[in-house]
Amino acid sequence: MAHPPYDPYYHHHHHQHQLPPPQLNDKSDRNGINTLFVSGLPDDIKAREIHNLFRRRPGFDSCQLKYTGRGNQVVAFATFFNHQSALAALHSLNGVKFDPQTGSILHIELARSNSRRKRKPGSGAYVVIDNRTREGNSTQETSSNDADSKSDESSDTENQDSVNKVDSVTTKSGEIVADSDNAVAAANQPEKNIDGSPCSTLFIANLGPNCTEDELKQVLSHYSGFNMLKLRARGGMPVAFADFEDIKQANKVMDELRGRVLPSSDRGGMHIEYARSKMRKTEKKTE
DNA sequence: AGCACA
Repeated sequence: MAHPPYDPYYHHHHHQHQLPPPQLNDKSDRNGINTLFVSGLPDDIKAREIHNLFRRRPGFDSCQLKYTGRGNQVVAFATFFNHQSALAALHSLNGVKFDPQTGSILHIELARSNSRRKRKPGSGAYVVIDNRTREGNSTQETSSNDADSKSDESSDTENQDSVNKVDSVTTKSGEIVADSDNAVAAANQPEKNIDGSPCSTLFIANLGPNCTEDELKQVLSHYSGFNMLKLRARGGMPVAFADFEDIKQANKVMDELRGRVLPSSDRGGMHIEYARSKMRKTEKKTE
């Protein structure tokens, strides 16, 4: 238990034992993984819904839906252009209540291996792999595209008993936008809800204890559409809300600054996601 | 817990 008395991290893990050193087997080699493994999905999930869940995430590439063949279990894979984007999506969507009707909670982990399938231009943005036990139909793929998502999987099996409980997630236009049902559910749920709905205000966390409003403001001011910044302390660690004129501009900033390490940071890159609600107008008085 | 495609 001899520890350097100057160890700044001592107070954070002064348990009886130190953490074991990272192993060199394949299990701990996850820093290069840019694919997420998604479970906890309702069994009537559509590939299009998975795609809509991830398509607005910065760094998103493509996704696949897989019927495992064990019961009606469905899992999905979402691939990003880099590890950091995958992690960011993992952190903001893991534990989210996916279907307020059934209470399905998303469970997201890093995949065991990266997706090999590259999204070729002109090919589908998502894919279905059907391993359900049906002779002569062991593996079936369906691909689709953003602009042309007319695939309708509801005709390829007789196992479907219920297909009517997914309307709370997507609209007819295929966007994840909180419709009235979702809005009510979100308002009544203190927990995390589907946060795929874009907002022109960004929530920024994982800031160092010495991060200042000026430091952040200087970085943000390089982007067009930046409106204003508010820095708040939560239990000692600051978080920030950055407001932009436009969702597109907020998206760009999210893309560029996600994971960016500020000089003041002692804990890695910034964690950025859409704020739950748009920043209100500036008041003369601050609390 | 359940991790495919090449």
